[in-house]
Amino acid sequence: MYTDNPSMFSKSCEYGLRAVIFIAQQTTKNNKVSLTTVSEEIDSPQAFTAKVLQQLTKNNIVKSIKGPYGGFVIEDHKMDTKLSEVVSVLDGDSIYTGCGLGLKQCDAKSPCPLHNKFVAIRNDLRNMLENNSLRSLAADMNADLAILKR
Amino acid sequence: MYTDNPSMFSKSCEYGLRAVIFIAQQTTKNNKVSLTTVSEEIDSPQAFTAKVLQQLTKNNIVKSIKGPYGGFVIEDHKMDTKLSEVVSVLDGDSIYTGCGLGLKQCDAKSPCPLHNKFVAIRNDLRNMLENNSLRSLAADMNADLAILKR
DNA sequence: TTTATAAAGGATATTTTTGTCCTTTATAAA
DNA sequence: TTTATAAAGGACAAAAATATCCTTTATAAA
Repeated sequence: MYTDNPSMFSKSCEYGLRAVIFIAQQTTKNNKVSLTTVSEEIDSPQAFTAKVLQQLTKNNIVKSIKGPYGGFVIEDHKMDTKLSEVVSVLDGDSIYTGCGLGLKQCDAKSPCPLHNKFVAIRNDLRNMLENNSLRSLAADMNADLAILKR
Repeated sequence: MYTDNPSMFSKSCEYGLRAVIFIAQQTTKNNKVSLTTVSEEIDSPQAFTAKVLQQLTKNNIVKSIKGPYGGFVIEDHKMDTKLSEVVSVLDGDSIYTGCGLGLKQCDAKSPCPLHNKFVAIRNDLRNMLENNSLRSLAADMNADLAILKR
């Protein structure tokens, strides 16, 4: 019925989050990083990660520089980007807005059997993604409070 | 990048949850329900729903009766089945156990940047699925506190 | 200005999930 | 015992997600 992970986020989103957090951390050290470095350091498929970074570049979350000595950086004012914005670009917002049982119409007025029980979970998730910025996570990494590889 | 819903559960699991809740509610009214009825009432693809119900039958969550006047029921002692058991059969338990960023190894000792922030959300989700049984949800439906269609 | 480098973009391939169709098996009722 | 009915099961199809490859574009440095 299932092969591995019906996870919270899609693979695109997982790679995207890992990538921006890594790039953010490197940016705090004034390092510009290439696609090759990113995919090695976050252990993700390179060409696929390129596509994800293209999306994030188009949406002005990361900045890309072409040519020799090029790579990816996150500009200082973009370090305040919330995780929710990254997720929104890559997975949309159905994690917050969608019905847990997949009903098209499901709200407080005509709720599915799980609607009210999902409210707290969804709010927790939203708050978590809105209260964590690339800057704060990069700081956690720099303080060795977290790792991205493995 | 995405077409519709990176939802909490797979489609199989959404249909499965809707189906067992519906069957549970009908069981409280002493109704045995056919696949056709189930898929009509929960608005799901019939043949696909059949496969999902087969899984749940194999795992002894629903009881199926073949032949004329056959259909699906949930035996009384199975009405205390927790949603977590249904989810476990259809999607596995990676929603609880897996890393939010998709890392293979991620735990309190070497946490990804989101690990600790995910703990609360995951626990909420687990508690919700463990504290709701088919019996309690069927009761909600009978009390018109919830609907499954649309 | 040429060259080398690195991201962008387009086309295509693979895998997984979702979905259908048809035959087989079990069983209740005539 | 025959017949009709409904689930089980196997094979297959379509769609979506994941992943790769190759060409084009931009650019920094020689």
